[in-house]
Amino acid sequence: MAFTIKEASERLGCPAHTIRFYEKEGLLPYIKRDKNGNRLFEQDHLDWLRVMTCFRATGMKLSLLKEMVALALDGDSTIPQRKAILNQYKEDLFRRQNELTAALDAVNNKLSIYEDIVKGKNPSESQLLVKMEESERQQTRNEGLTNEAKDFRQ
Amino acid sequence: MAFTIKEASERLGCPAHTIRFYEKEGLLPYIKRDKNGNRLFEQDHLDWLRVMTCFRATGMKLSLLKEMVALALDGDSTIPQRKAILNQYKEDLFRRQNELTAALDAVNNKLSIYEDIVKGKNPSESQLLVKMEESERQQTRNEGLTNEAKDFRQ
DNA sequence: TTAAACCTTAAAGTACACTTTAAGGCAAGC
DNA sequence: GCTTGCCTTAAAGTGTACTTTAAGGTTTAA
Repeated sequence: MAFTIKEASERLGCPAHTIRFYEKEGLLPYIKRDKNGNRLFEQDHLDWLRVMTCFRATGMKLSLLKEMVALALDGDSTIPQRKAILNQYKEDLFRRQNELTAALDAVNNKLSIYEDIVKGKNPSESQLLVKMEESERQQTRNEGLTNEAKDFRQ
Repeated sequence: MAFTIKEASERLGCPAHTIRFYEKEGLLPYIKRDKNGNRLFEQDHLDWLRVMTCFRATGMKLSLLKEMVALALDGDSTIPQRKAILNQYKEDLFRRQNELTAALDAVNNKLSIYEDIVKGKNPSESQLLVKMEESERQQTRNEGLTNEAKDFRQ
């Protein structure tokens, strides 16, 4: 059983134009056509498209996906290279996880500073961005400016 | 105490050109100059640059950072808007975490398929990409082609 | 039979975030 | 004095991944 590009697009939540673009780039080999030249997608193609979408969403470049397809088309002997690519990509994913954790920490910190300001508390000197936040608040006041705040005003 | 752009660049691991670009875009307000027109970065600027770098690395757009700066410059009354932006960004970060987890699953699955192939095992039908992997392997053989594999060959 | 709704291709356009280039000024060391 | 290495600006260029446009062919329902 085969799917039209519209069905593939709907199943994957990916624009048909993008799927055509991927095929043109060689990322989707062995796609047959019907008598009118329309693409016929097998389940295998949908599976591979889903993997590509998943990898793309997490930062894998098209050029690397191309490399993997080219290697796969070259047969089992290229499995070591493909493993190397995936293991390096895995390192990338771990790095991204750390970046996300750091960003979440920074966001939560900033949110808690906002809470403190709203509650009228004095934010701790050691917190990231506190001075800038202070400066922001001082700008709207006409008295009680610190030197640091003045630094920011000019 | 103030830093030159070179010192800021070294401390942040961020090209001086990029820092200038950020300032031009209005992301770094209140930067003073020395008598020769060279930028003088305060610790506050480095802190804010570090936060921007952290947010950028996890997908926040410059336009959103610009919006946050503009709001901050407008005083405490904009804290609700800034909180809303950060809370939405937080949702974004959670979504990205899920995407990373899914990608890691897919990578590990593919790696285990490679292991199976190398060990000569038959991969399970239900695994993602198995058919494509099978097809890849079948292509290099001259006999024992399945219909599915033939589908991929033409 | 004619309009709607799909499909095709190739090529140009867009968005984003830098990155590089060009042209030149200032200051310290030889 | 002159080279080296930093700094400045404005503007053009780059890379990536689509996305849109233009021009047209086919099928289906009214």
